[in-house]
Amino acid sequence: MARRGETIELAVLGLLHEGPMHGYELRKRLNLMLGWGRLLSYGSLYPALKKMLRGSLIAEVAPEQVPGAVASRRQRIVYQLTDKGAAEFERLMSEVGPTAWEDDNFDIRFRFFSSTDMEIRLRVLEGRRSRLQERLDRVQRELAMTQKEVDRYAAELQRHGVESVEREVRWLSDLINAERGARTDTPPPPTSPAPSPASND
Amino acid sequence: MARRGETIELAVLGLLHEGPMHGYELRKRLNLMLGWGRLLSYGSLYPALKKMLRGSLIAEVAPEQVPGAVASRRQRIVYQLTDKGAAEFERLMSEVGPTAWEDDNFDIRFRFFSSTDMEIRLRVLEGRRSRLQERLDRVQRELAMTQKEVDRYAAELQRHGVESVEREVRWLSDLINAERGARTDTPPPPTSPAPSPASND
DNA sequence: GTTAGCATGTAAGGAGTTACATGATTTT
DNA sequence: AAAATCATGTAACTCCTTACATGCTAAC
Repeated sequence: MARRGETIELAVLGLLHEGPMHGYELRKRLNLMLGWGRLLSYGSLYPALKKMLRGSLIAEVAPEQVPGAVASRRQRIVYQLTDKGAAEFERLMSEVGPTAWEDDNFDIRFRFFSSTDMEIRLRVLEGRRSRLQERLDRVQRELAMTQKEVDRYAAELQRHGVESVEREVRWLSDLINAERGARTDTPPPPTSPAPSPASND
Repeated sequence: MARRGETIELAVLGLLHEGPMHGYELRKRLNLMLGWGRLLSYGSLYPALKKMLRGSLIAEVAPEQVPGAVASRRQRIVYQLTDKGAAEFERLMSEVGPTAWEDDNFDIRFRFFSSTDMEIRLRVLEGRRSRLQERLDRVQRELAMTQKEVDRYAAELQRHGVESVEREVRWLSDLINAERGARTDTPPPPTSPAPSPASND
């Protein structure tokens, strides 16, 4: 079961999947990516890179291997994906399940959706959507019980929260429709014997 | 400087400020409040309560102190705010500064806005707004530099993210205007302590 | 030549989750 | 009588942040 820590790992894998990069640059990209919340600190990134190095998911690029670069400014460590790392990336991206549609994880998955095939994309989008729907239901249900004398600001916060989640649900629905629309363009599925019902909850 | 840990503490102080409550109930309310993300576990709440007990911010309500309650079902521990806890709550709520408009903290502050006066509210709302505005600027700036070949899904994620934040900025602006509108109703003297808080509806 | 930004790291510690452990009360 | 849910707690662990520490390079 994927821990939360795999969030950074998956993001690094994904970025390096697009090309070699050094730590500092990774951090900047990562902050842009998941940076809507907090910033990622060096204290998280570098140890994570070391760990991935130990696991042979990534490897240092030898300085000579990067031609065209000016021979000076030598002190940054450029990383690239190993075959094992690439395989791990594919594996993680193909995982459908709760870990794929939790708040943080979902954004990362989505960012690298191009690296997965449509069936996975659809399942992740749908999983995310029902996750949010559940939340709305739960809040609505609990709100019905607790609602006595509601504070003005508390009510406004609730309203805004619900509205935001509803907005996100609509966004997901649009994306799902777009994917489904694209699916009908493709030739009829050759051998699809209706896979497991995927009891997503 | 307020650590992140004060998030739970402030929330508990705020809830108990509205009336005595036992731990289990606190957890439910807390999850509804900040539960848009993850759920708060017992492993966080109970130790936090213990810590607050030690700090005399809260105290156990003696069972006899709650008349009207059925004498049975005795095992839950009801907490109430002490004078010290109430003072601490006021102090935290009056704090203007970064801690007040960080993601998690802001929601809590807002939830208990009724317990503060308008000048504080305005400053927190404005602080929050410029925080978000900064983020938008930063993203826009960095996007201008990095933008070469943008991945389709990466671009969509960015777009949606920007739109959400812009939406939040508008929400804040509306709230700020509402507060300012209410302010013009009160007599002009700015140098008076103005101990009469507007009715909390 | 000195400030600012690039670039990499480590150590200590905080905050919170998971899993465990227990028992009472209410509902079916 | 069993199952669900209420209710409280502890221990181990993970993840991450803060603060510290270092040195190179570019700009002013």
